[in-house]
Amino acid sequence: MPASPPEHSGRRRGGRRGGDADTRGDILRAARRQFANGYEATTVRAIARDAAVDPSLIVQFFGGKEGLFRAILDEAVRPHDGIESALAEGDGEVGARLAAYFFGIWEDPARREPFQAMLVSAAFNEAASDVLRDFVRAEVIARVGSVIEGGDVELRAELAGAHLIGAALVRYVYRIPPLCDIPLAEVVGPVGRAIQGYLTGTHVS
Amino acid sequence: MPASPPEHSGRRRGGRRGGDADTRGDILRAARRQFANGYEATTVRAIARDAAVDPSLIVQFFGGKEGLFRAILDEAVRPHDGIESALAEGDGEVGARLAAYFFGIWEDPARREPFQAMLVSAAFNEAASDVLRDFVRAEVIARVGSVIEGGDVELRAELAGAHLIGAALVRYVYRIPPLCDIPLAEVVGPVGRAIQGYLTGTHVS
DNA sequence: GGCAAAACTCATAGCGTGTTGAGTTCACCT
DNA sequence: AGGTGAACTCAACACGCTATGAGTTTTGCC
Repeated sequence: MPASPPEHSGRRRGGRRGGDADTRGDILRAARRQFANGYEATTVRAIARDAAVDPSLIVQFFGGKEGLFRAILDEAVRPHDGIESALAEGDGEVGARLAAYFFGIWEDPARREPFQAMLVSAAFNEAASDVLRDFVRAEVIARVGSVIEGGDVELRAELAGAHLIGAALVRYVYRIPPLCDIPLAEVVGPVGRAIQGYLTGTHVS
Repeated sequence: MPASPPEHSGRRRGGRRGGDADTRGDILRAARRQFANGYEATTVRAIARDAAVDPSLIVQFFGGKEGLFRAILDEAVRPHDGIESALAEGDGEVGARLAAYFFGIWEDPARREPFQAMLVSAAFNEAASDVLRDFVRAEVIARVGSVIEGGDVELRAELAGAHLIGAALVRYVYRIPPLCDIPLAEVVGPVGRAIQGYLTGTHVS
């Protein structure tokens, strides 16, 4: 007869998990955390350890390290409707609303991590930089560019996005004071005003 | 008798190189290129291959992968006197002069690479992020902050730096159009004006 | 010329990686 | 109740990594 279910034991001997285990979700959550350090720096074994799962299960679910990575990138990139409403509504300046929406993402770890994974990995990983490029074009340049007036709308929208990215990196990833220490409102104010200059400026060159 | 010097052969059998070989410099140049992809993504073997050298020589010269990496970071961080003169001289706006100096670094591969290595690796490598933090504090916040007036000088100087970093990443690392395609002057103009707002604004919050 | 030290390569140790295949346990459907 | 397939673990393979130590060739100095 097989060993009776070792309910008190920390180790399982293989086989399907009982109950409502959301193992796939556990893996995704762990991967999100780990991949925030970049693709190459992350190991499948570390993700598996973090999710309390065998490494080979990751292969079975996602087809391997790269498949799991792409799943995380998809999380970061799925439609950001907040941009739409930040552009549409009318209290205060557009720049401040966009900045508030963007930094709001970074304040929540679960939403920050896939984003950070994309930014960090896009520096050298081809898949990640493709995803980032498409994201900036579709979500930032196209949407923001379509609501501002004047010439060079694409360039101005992109420069605003570049500023947001730089400020987020300094505050949340590089963690350089004083920017990383002050409350969110004190960041949104000046940054919102700066990108407002890009969005309402009539010319750039 | 030992094998006669195989001058025509592609392979050497060991031993010191003849002539004025700058092997140490070759290694540093190769490392600069490779480390621009991040610390973890770079292998000692790839650097050695790039420099046409045996991996163990890198260990002998620099003590290992990390020692070589620190040498590259030191390159990026050594005093940037261009900032001083950009702040001091007086034709045009300070913002534009700072932007021109900063982007000038990124236009030259040899000066960009250690910089890029620092930025990319600082996202997860403790050593690199320490170096970056010190660099921003000493070269940007302290120097720029000391010549501008009003309140919150440190924060405003840092936000200007954050914008420069973001724009450089989008243009030179992520390579997202249209910012990555237009000539330098058309970047320096608008970005210079934007950071000028930070540097001359009297208050931020 | 002779000799110590520096420069350089080779072989390999020791380890961690991503992935595979087989085996075990559970949930669902009829 | 029984069977099919999904979920899950275990052991191990093949590979690439950093680093070590010994051996070979050249330089610079006396």
